[in-house]
Amino acid sequence: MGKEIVGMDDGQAVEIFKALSNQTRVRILQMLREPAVYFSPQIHITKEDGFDGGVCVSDIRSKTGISQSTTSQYLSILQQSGLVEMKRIGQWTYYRRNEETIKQFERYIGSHL
Amino acid sequence: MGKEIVGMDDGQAVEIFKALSNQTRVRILQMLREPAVYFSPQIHITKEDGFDGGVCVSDIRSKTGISQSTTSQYLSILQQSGLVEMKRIGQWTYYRRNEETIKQFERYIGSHL
DNA sequence: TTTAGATATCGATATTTCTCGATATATGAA
DNA sequence: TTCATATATCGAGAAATATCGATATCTAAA
Repeated sequence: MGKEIVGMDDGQAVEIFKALSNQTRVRILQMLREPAVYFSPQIHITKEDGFDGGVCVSDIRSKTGISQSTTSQYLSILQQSGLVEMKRIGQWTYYRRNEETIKQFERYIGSHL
Repeated sequence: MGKEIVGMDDGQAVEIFKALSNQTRVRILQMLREPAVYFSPQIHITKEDGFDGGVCVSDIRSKTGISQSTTSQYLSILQQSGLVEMKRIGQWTYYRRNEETIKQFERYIGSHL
């Protein structure tokens, strides 16, 4: 059961399963697919930041109904699993999907599950 | 975010993520892909039972290194999530993959994640 | 019907996760 | 520097999960 073609091993996949074993975290990942639909424009991000699609923590919080600290921790869990990436810009931290990891995860599901 | 084409909603997907957020349970599902490779022949299953690919609990246990009770519970978790189906035949309970659910789950990942 | 084997369930303890409010840290503005 | 805002981290209690051994149940065989 090699990981060569998939780019992901069982251990990382299990970490992703854990990250997704919570409805709110799944919902966050889904909303980040279409930031323009679910969030107001991130006016402090510029083209030069190179972080298109990123959404700040407080905007995510306002859509989830959970506390600020929980939102921060959920995003950290998603990030540690590799599903999202983050960038601090000024006083905001932006999160966006890591499509590369998500693709690898899809391939893992398709070929190793 | 309709489930019409996918056949699976967010709630069921989260239950599957929970079931898979454990290395041993993932491993069981993987081994059940190729029963002939990972298990000895299930000599008590006949063609008429209509449960090809099923493996009995004790054979699964002997490959996992966990206790009998934990094996039974893990299989129950996998079954309740829909990933496997079971059939009692005589004194044995056989488990095999539910490929239909797994396909739906793959489609969910591909289109809803 | 008694016995033996296969599996499920129960009860318990240890660990992990959930979720919050409080507090700390970082950054930009005044 | 001081203040305000954004985010992260800490500490805690409640709930859920992991995992076991012991016991119960179910089935086939004797």
